[in-house]
Amino acid sequence: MTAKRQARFKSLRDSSKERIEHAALELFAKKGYGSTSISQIARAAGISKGLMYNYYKSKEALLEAIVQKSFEWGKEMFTAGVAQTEKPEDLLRYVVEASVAAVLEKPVFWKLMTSLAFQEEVLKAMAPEIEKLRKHNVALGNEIFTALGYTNPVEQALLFAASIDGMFFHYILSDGSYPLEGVKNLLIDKFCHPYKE
Amino acid sequence: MTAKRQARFKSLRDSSKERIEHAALELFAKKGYGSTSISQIARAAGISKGLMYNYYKSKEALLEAIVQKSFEWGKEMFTAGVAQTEKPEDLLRYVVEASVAAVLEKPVFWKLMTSLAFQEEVLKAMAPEIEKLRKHNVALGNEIFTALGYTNPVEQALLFAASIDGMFFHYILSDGSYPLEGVKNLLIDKFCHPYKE
Amino acid sequence: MTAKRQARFKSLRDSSKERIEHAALELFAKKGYGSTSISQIARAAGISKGLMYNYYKSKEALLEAIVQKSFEWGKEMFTAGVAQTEKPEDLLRYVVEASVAAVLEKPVFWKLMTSLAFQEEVLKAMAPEIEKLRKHNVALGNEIFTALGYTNPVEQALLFAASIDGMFFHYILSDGSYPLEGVKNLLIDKFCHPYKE
Amino acid sequence: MTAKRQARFKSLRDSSKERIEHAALELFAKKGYGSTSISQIARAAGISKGLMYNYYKSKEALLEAIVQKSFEWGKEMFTAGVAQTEKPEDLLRYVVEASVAAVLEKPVFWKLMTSLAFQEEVLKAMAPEIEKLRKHNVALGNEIFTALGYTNPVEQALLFAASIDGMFFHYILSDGSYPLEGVKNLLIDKFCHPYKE
DNA sequence: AATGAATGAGGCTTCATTCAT
DNA sequence: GATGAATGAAGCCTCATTCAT
Repeated sequence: MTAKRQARFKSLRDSSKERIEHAALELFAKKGYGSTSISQIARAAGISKGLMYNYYKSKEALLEAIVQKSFEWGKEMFTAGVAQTEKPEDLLRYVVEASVAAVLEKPVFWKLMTSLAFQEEVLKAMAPEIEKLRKHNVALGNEIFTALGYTNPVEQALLFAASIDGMFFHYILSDGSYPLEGVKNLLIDKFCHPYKE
Repeated sequence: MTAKRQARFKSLRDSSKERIEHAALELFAKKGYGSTSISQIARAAGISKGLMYNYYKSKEALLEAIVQKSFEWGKEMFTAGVAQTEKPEDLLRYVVEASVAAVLEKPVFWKLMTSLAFQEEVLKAMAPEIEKLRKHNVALGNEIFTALGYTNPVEQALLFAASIDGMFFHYILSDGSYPLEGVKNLLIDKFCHPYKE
Repeated sequence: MTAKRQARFKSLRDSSKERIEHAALELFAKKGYGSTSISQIARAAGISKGLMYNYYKSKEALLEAIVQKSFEWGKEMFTAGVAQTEKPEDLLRYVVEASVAAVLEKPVFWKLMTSLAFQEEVLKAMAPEIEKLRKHNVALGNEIFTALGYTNPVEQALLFAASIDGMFFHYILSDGSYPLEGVKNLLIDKFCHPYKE
Repeated sequence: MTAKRQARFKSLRDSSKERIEHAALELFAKKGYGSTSISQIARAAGISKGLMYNYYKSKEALLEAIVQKSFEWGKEMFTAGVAQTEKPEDLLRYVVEASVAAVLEKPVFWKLMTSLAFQEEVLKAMAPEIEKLRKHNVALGNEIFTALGYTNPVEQALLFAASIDGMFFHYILSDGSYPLEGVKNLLIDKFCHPYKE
């Protein structure tokens, strides 16, 4: 059964569709959506230029599919843990750890998502979903920092989110030399043990 | 007579250049460098397509000029205050306040600079200068947090920088609803008054 | 199956390439390389503007391909006869006859090659090959006229070459009324039967 | 008086108009008419781009003026001698010597004229005059070679003209190493002293 | 006479997309 | 599924030309 499943998995991984998405993700993240051509993607994926249009209506549809998948994947990485965790300190810690784990596993996703945030024109189709996720996160942050006894949970949540994103931002652009572990621990500390004036 | 004529030409040039740079900055920041066309810039600047090439060798040269200017401007906003400030708490506070002031004054600059960080291909010409600035900032951060008596100045400096950038990141993408003031104050607090376990 | 498909593609390619090269040759020769636009070539070849770039990297690459082919073709027309001919009179005669045959068969080639000689900027890529051929011809001329017993073989060879090229020059520019046959015979006579003072 | 005339001459030589024509001639000859831009001419002439249009209606009008002048100049160099010379041998010799003198004095003129011969589109305006000159030359050649007692004066004249043009052709393209003097003498010999079988 | 800013058509080239096979 | 030839719109850039001064 496992062999079968692996076979299916492998055929999925090696299918043309997967190779297209993989190549596109890499290139979009590296050079930007607008500066990546279908030819380049096809060459990187080892397929013909026309084949992409068997799977996606257009270049933008391809991008959307990739972003959608990365969203699903991101959600999966969180839901499990968030549901199981009760204590706010643990939840906060979990959010950080899970984010870090996600970024470490697929930094390219994160890079692409961030770079897309700067392209107003692109991805208007997904804007609602993104907005929804953002609101959800703000609410979650609020909850956590209220539970932690802060008097300014909104600001705490916003700075918390900013610190995480900023940390990833620097990590992604740093060519491997960033001490992510150390910064992450400091971040957890800073928000878990407030000095409570 | 010639002087008069030259003055006239200069003012013509300056006005056109300004309009071109202004339009380009807005569009590059809004839609990304690669997705902004010369036609669009010309239309937004109210000039003909060809005129840009009287002032800049190429689209990329235009970008470089803009980035260069924004750099100069950014440096100016900092140098004065940094030199005058002595106490580390004040310096840290100054860095935050000056950054916030800069971002509030010209958010588009910041947006452009950040979005360019995600376009490896573009702007290789300026990479050295950027790297230099980055190193300078890391060193400054180290200095400040050492002076503040932290045992882990490197992580503090990195998280500090990450928090600032992340805050701006969220602010820039937030369409005006971001409580920058509150988050800024919290940020200063968090790094100025360490809980010193 | 794949072989069949590939054969079909190849014939498609070949047909398009041929039409492009044919049209380009005609136009380059008629109006000059610099004054011929890709649009004109595409129109004359009955293809779209973009298609040329499936086959040639640039306008200049197209020119180079054409020149290269004409070179190969020219060489072929000579090598056979030169190798077989022994007596210097016959060789000289052969050179003239073969040149005339070549020019009569593809006058456009000759016109293009000559016009390119006046465009220093263009075709620097092929300069070495051209120089090589020139030197070869000078040496051959020297040989022939030495064998013919002339005391001034260098000048004879140079004037011989000049006469041939000049004759073609006038022929090409003459709109069909040039008595090439008569001039050719006179040329052979003049250089074969020296008056030997 | 001489001083005055020289001053006038100098001012003519240095006038903007002269400088424009000079620069244009050089550039047209070197890079071809189609590949020379008004900007380049203005830069080479040390004047502003617009000034050319004070003197010439268009780029093509400038070319025409240059060609016209070179024509006048060429005619002047011939008429005097042709009228004075009686004996056909001397006339033939004179034609060669005068041509060589002309080419040696202003090789650029010759280069330009020749290169223009390959641009059908350009200079249609001057075509009639060129044709007239050509016919005149053919007639003159005919006369000379008839007078010299040749039975085939037409072919002699055509080959004679071809040899001259071919010689110049090679000379112009040879970067200074061409033994023009020797070839010229041989040419005169070849056509003056026929072997008369 | 002279300048150079400004224009817009047109040149070369790239690219998303289509389609016959 | 898959190919790659073919298209044409659009991109960047150059250039002859105009015009206010």
